[in-house]
Amino acid sequence: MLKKERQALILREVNIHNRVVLSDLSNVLGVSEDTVRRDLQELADAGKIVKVRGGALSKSYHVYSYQENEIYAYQEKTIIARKAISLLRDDMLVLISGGSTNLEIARILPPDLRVIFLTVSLSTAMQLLEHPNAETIFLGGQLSKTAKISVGGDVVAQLNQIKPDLCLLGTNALDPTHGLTDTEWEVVTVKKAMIKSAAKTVLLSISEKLGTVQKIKICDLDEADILITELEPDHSSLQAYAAAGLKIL
Amino acid sequence: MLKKERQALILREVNIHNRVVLSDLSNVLGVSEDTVRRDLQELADAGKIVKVRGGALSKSYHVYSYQENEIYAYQEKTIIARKAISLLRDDMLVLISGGSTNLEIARILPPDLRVIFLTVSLSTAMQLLEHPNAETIFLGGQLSKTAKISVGGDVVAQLNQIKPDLCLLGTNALDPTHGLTDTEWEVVTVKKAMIKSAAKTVLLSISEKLGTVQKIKICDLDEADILITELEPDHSSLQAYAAAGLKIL
DNA sequence: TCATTACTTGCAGATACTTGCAAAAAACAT
DNA sequence: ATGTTTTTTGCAAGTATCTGCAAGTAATGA
Repeated sequence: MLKKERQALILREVNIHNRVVLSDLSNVLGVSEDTVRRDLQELADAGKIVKVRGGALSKSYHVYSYQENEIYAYQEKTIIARKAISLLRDDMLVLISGGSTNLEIARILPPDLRVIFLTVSLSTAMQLLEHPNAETIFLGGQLSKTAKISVGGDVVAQLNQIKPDLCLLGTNALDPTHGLTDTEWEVVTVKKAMIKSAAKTVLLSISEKLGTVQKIKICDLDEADILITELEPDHSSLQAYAAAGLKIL
Repeated sequence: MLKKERQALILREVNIHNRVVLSDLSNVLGVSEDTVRRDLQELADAGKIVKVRGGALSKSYHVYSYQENEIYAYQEKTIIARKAISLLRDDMLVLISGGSTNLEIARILPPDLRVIFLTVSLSTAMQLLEHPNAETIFLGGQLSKTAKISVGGDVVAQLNQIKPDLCLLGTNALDPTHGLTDTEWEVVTVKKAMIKSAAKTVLLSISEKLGTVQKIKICDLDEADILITELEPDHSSLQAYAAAGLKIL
């Protein structure tokens, strides 16, 4: 069999079934695994497939890849993500909401960290799946077109039955007197349930959102435990939040 | 034998079998391999065949490598998607699996169609959210890193409690005698439950997957109801499936 | 951690290719 | 016909590529 034939067959197999296993190909094609490995490498170099350990995957698997340049205040969110990650320990059960800060957390999560994540956000889930050691559980339900998260009674009911160690909550608006607020009724309902469910709630917010108020209230500040912003913990604009009982990171 | 004769024979051989091997030609034509090599080179220079190490391939064979970069077999999948959409009616409850064909269905879904979708696939859900009138419900559970769908007992339990009108099932491998097969145990479990749950099951498959078999069985053909491929319903390669009781679209 | 599996690297034999050359064959001219 | 020119062909020597093996390394899963 000619080399090009082999590679065409491999490519075809990958495109049809989205994945191939090296040892299978070696059998089917009647050549050594080394040769197949080299073929896969060449096809991968040509950008036609994605090589993975033990085989290869079709490129279309990686459709929803992360685009870092689109994210507003990317720098700040990375700082926040790093602080949040410092709270995570192996074998924790972590409830994580949607939003770009949480997406960034999922993206820069240390590969060796072994955490079980619970999420209601499609994009966060997508990103978490890229992590080698994280287990991801999606809390299903009716999906909100705008927030792209599960909403509705089902989600709340599921949240009532679990006790996560930590809730990483992306925030929309945060104010010392008005507490945590948001724009959508359905989202607020889910966030309330998330806070109530978790042993500890961590609020993630870029400093711009401090002192802002939205129309619907989620909770007062004292119902959360930790506040993470991109600022130093002793920054003056955080004093009011510390006074409200939040631990500042 | 004259040079032109030889080259005509070679060209014919390539066009019939899509490939020729240098050493075979040398034997058949009774000339040295060097001569055949020169002939192949000339034909390749004239653009009539594609020379590869050890032989040559037909040009159409080689097209494979160049056209790729979009979704594989995009044309075929669009045809399938259109046929599948013709089955949908307002207010139906539709169970939809993952895979690029279902992604295409979600993409070209008519904007005025008012359907409730149930899905276990993150990417399908993502795409369905773009639709103005579709309601999307995600069946949550533990997420499979490879398939990017919910798997596990939770999903099966949820599927047992609903009775969708239709299940649009992307297939991995389909064969008249071996039935519907797939590569991953967890995915198979979910697909089984989907088929069992739905009133009618529609199999979506590009014709290339017909007659292929994977390692784990989902079900026999008679447990599904409709088969959609990009081919005309009366195409000869579909007869075996029609005989197995599937309605062909 | 240990065992297993996959991968990397280097190597060597096999195979295919390139180049140059000379003999053979074909084409051409006289 | 005969010689001349051009093309074709096969061979040989050197080079490049392909392939499988082996030894060592890295990653993975129990």
